[in-house]
Amino acid sequence: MPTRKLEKVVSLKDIKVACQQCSLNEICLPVGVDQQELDRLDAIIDRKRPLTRGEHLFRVGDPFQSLYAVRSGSLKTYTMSEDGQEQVMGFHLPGEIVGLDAIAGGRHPLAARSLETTSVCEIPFVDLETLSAQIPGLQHELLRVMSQEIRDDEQNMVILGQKSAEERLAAFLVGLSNRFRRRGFSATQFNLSMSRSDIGNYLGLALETVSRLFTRFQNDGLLRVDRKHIELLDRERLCEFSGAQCAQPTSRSAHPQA
Amino acid sequence: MPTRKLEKVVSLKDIKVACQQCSLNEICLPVGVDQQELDRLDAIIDRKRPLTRGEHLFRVGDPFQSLYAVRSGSLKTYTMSEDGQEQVMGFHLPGEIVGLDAIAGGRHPLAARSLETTSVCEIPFVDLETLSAQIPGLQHELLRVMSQEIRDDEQNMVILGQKSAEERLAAFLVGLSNRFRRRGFSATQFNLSMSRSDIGNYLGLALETVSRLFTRFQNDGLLRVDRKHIELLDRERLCEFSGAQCAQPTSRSAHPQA
DNA sequence: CAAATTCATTGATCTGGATCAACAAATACC
DNA sequence: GGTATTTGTTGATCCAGATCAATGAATTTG
Repeated sequence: MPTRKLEKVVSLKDIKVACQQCSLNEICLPVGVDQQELDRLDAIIDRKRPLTRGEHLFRVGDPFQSLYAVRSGSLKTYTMSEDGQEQVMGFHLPGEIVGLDAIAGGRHPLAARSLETTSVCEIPFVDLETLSAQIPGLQHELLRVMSQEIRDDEQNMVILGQKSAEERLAAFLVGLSNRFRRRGFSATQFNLSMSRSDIGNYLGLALETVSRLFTRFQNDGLLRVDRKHIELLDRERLCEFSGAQCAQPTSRSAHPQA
Repeated sequence: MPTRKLEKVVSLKDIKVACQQCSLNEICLPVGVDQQELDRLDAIIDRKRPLTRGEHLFRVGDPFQSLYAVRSGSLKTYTMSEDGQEQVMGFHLPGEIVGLDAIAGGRHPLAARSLETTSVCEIPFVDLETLSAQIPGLQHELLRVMSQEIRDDEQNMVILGQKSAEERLAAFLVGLSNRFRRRGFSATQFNLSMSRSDIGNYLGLALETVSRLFTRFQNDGLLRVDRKHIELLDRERLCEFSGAQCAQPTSRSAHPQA
């Protein structure tokens, strides 16, 4: 891979994928936006060269210019505490928006780094704001996405504040499963693009605990693990294990509420 | 206090406090909104009869109609897990907005209950949305507030996921102190309107642990506690204890970024 | 204003999960 | 293709903080 620096050359012509043909347009921003409006949104969005594994999309303190929508692959967001201790804040799958936490401060409070080859859409925020004022559906959608993020973070606070190690990992896996399903992937079989250490860090557990729990869940017949690959054998029971409201229907429902 | 039930009578005439004369207008929504626009915002806002201690502003599952801005007093938001176990999600002080997590689902995922006599402004969301599309500054402000909430929730996730009991409580107190200061109250002396149990629940600690830590902090000369009343004697050191970035200036800075 | 209830403090004990440690399996690197 | 490095698994030990328990304020209630 010698052609690493040719960003603009690649992005402008070759990757001419518009929002309307993007398989994520049901999940990403443009819900409730009509064709013509979609074109206008599309026009402000920049599709960048894919990130290779480990590459940063942005770093802590970078000035906030744009939101990013994951098109394929995955990202993790994280900070370092004073002592250089990494804290993983989230994982981001296709159709999810990254950077919403930077609007208030004008700088990214977290870094975002790709966990595998990952492509994103860059959405310049000033343009998005302008467009939002003109397209009511878009404004509403933006508010909805932000509200959902707040909601999700609250859920995570419950998990971190009250749940046992077992419940945390179960909830994490069920959550991932739901997110995969929503975007048309298998809900019972997927790859973990993040390491055990990332999972542990995210869940507030030691990586050894995560590893032990995977083994235990496997012995209990709840799932099968092989390295990065996960197969959920008993999603039902895993849900119960997570001690949470898992009344997620099997079909793709838009936005289930608590 | 015999006149408890006269909601409408009181709210319409007597409590005619407009946004522009509200002491919170620098903190609450209307930053970057000019006088005329403020009048329009003011027009949609409903000032309700104060809530007495323990009263609910809304409950889990209530249809989402409005956001609420706390004018005086304080609220806690919480859910119940399956087993009837309460989970405190947050405390809300004057100038803070409640209900942002309900936009996405159309229903309140949390209940909000007053911790003391508390008055709020009700902001009907459809009106706010309409107005936001017309007043760019307001739209931006709304997005900023939501972004800040996401940011704050992320901070809380770090606290719950990685910090020791001592660090959690220290961070909590410093955080409260900062919030009080921002709205013109003393940063070193304030009342905790919530119980030890609420604090513990919120921080993912047993209430006994919270109590012990208060005693310890007091013995260490960090603060003085008397029942609900707190006096921070060594804010500096408490900051360090919290193991967090506490470079909060003493002056009122608008929106410090990490 | 006395009884009941809630809330806070402090002590004693127990345990889930962290930490330390050693090794195995993948993957990257030269 | 062989060495180095990262990543994952498993075992042994330890401790921060939960839980259990008892007592003492405050606050509420009738």
